[in-house]
Amino acid sequence: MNERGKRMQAEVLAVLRSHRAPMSAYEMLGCLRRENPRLAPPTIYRALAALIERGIVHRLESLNAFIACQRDRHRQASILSICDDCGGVEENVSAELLKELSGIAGKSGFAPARHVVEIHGQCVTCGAEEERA
Amino acid sequence: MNERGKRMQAEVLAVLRSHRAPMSAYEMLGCLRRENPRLAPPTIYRALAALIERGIVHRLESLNAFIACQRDRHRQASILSICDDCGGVEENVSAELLKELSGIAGKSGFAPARHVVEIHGQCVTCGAEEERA
DNA sequence: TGAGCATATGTTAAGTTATAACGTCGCTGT
DNA sequence: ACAGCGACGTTATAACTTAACATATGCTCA
Repeated sequence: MNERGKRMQAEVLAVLRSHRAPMSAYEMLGCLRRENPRLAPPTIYRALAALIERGIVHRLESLNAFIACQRDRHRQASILSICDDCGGVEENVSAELLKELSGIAGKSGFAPARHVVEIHGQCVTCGAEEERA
Repeated sequence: MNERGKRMQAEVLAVLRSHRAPMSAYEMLGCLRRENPRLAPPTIYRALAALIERGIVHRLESLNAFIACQRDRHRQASILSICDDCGGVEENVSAELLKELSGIAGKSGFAPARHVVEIHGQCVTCGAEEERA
């Protein structure tokens, strides 16, 4: 990767970090086009691919969207809790659970390479709001 | 749901069952159009939604594809092991693991409603083939 | 058995997400 | 300075999904 590549990635990351909820690639594109109207989807997707590779951004498979990593650099897959009401995402890590997961898949000789663990539900804030209603 | 609805769902399910690997909605559409050329995407998606609701079909979020359930009727989420080489999918169930997962997410008060657990990797058959090479 | 209603489908259209292909430009190292 | 690599810019299109509304089916109840 060269200097130019890093710049693009940094811009994409900055946009992602400025939102608390996940963003789709096209939402990011919309933001970044305000600065640079000629920006096209492949540029975004390329930057995202690099950021995901580096573990700085996570892809939410069940949402087709992306979030900036909320934790310290970790090479392990995250456990992502997604609030279906407010869109917020909480990120957890558990080497333990991933190991068990690999164990279950591995019973038949399957060799795990990448884990996708996402939980949809309601966050504590939205739950409390509903309570009051 | 009426009789007609069941027919459409049965046809979609039959196509899915006739493949060992996951299919995208458009692959199914292609198959079913041989019988009924006027079939359109919404019909497929509607049938899939009903089948998923009934737990007979699972959606692979990380692949945007679908498979017929390989196990007895189960209301719990599956653990899906996806071979990136041959496309095969193995389905496992573990109430235990799901409970732990809910525990992790629940620490902050998050109320889980739906689990997505997918593991990419290499199945035993493809692993053995690579060995021989 | 037939009118009326609920529900699913048919159809058109468009919205959203993602990538292929290829030319160009900037960066890096010598 | 310049060669070569790698990322970007650009165009185009592929792939996935849903909205909206008209139509038809089949179920229910009189």
